[in-house]
Amino acid sequence: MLRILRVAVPVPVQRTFDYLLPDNAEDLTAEPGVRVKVPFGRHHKVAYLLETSDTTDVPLTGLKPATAILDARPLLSKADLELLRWLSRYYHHPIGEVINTAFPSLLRRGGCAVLQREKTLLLTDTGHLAAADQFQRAPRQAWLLAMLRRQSQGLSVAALATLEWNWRPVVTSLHKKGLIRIVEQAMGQVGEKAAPHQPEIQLNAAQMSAVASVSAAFGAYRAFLLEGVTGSGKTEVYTRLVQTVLDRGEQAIVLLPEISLMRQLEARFRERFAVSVAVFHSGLSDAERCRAWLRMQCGEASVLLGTRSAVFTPMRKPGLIILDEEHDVAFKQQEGFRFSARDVAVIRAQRLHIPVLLGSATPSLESYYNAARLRYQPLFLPDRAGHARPPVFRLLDVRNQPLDEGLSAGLLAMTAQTLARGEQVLLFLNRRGFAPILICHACGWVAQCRRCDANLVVHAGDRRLRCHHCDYEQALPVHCALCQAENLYQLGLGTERVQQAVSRLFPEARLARVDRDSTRRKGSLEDALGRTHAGTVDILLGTQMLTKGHHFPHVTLVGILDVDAALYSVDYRAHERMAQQIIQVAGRAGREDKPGTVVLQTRHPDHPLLRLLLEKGYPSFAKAALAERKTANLPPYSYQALLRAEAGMQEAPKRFLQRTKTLIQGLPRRHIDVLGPVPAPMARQAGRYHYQLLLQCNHRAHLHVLLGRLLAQFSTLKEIRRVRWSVDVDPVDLY
DNA sequence: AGCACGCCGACT
DNA sequence: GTCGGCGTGCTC
Repeated sequence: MLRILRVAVPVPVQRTFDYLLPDNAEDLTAEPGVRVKVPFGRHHKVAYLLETSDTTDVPLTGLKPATAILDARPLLSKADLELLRWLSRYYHHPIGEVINTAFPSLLRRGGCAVLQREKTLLLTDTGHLAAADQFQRAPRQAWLLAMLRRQSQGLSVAALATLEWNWRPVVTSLHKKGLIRIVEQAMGQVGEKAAPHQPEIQLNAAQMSAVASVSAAFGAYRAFLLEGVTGSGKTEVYTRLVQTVLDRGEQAIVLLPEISLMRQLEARFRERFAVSVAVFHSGLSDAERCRAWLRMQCGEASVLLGTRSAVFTPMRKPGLIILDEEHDVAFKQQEGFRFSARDVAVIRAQRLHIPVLLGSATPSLESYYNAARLRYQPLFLPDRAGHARPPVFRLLDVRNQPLDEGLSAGLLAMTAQTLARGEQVLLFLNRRGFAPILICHACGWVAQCRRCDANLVVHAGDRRLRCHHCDYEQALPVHCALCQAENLYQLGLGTERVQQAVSRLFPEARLARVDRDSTRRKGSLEDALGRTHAGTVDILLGTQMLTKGHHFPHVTLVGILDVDAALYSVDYRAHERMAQQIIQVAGRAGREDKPGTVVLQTRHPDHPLLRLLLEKGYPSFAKAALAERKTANLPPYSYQALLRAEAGMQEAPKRFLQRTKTLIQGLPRRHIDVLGPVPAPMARQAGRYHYQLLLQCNHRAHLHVLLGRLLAQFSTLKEIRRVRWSVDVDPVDLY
């Protein structure tokens, strides 16, 4: 008899716990993948059953019975459970917390995992057509029909229950006449599915070939990297592939890096597919997320559109995983269980024996590398749909040029010409606020955050100083905090300042600014984008928010105000990100008859990587950047793990990581470089000191073994109690 | 993560 | 003499 339940409890320990079957359920069979309520310490927790056993290492007297088995059937398949256990080992993160991230919060808290259904009344076609005069002797039937005509989503039986008269016979006779039908549907699910119309968009040769390649792989694992320039029709490829998956009676997960990109794709899918599309992201309520998850899990929904954590959503009949904008760092979780949704998608596809498609106009260097080694099959969409021409790049040397709030005469002249032609201009500056520095002209004092190693940013709109790394803010001071002089200078450029300059220089132009500050109010981003599309905006100004998703066909000039900061950053990934950002923002502009021009202001017009990017394109840039990585033995040519530690006191994290390093040096360690401990790039954040220790190795397995041994000995370090620490396997940034 | 247990300073 | 600080260790 398998009476021992081996469960994962969501606590930060890399260990499982054994329980007996619940007292009242001796005959109950529990399969791995169900949730179990267990007494844990002095509380009860929702845990996950990993396996049942007839043996245990725990003395039998120490075993407690579980309180309840929460699910009749497993919520996770064996394959997904194995995947999560594997991820727990790979990322060196506690199994209970790893499984937790795969579940919606409602289910984590023990909520019911059965979709609530209700009976809903809908009009039939005959019901729609029924003439009113045939109900002269049945006013209640007439009334109900009229109600249903106004409610395209139908009426729930629960809503009828509020009526004061007996509605049942009325419903029965309408049903007998065939005027209404009664359906069972998940609560909150929006009424009738719109009939899918299939606007047969003609695919070009490259699109057809991409669709054919992926389609040929259905039913088995294969990873694809779809490299498609902006506007080359990646979305249509995704749509066709999802359609094919649906035709096979299977399900698909489509992942995007952020919520704002979801609306368009959701609309597209809903109009194209007859089946129900589920959506999963943090903008939804717990109940909505739980419903989406369960509908995928039970197979009621066939397509899930989601962000990062949706990569774990169970599928009844897995068919395909698509991950768009695969280069986006938002796919990497930056706290707790630090997984990369991109890598998880690939590994999950492998274990589920289904294809996975990664798409981007600017693939990450890692993915290029994997494509070069044929771990991913490369697919290309080289042409912009509808023969639109690619943008023309121009490097504008601004050395010794007078700049008016960061705008060179050359860029201003081109802006004026573009506006005169009645076309739109997009100005890109990846820094919000008015000025990044407030400095005293008398004594040199600079306004700094008290809790972070960062300068306070001047915000002119509401005359405040803000820290962009914590929530600190204050009123804009009039005099210096040090010498009291009323001689404060606002140094540097932010979007607010450029906005001010642009409205002074082009008083006639209609201007829209898009950054985190200007779009704080709900709907204001959509408003600005809508006005741009409608043509009631002449100059669109903003941060990287503009580089995502939307295409602006009437924009024919893109000005990138400052590329120099990224050229000389200490972060070895800065070049890659800069290139992706330039190509992505450039891709926003132009259309068939009016190719876009992209102007980059720089003081380093001869920078080799920048020139390569603009003259030969992103793939050549990527090749060169990869060669640099190889020379420096950086990822993807080596493997990294970052140990981070933070505390309110400066010494604690430093000493902890120093002791960790000593511990590592005492372990058998094959060719693993240990760098640090060093302060994090911004050591003090929100009053806490951050340090890090970087482990690097040319063999993933060696690094992995070392990490395992190291973490097993972590508890022997007494310094560990004074810090908050974490392991980041395959870190994407060193902050 | 919680939470209890346990051993040393300022208070009814 | 107690209340409570947070260091240490455990949770089947």
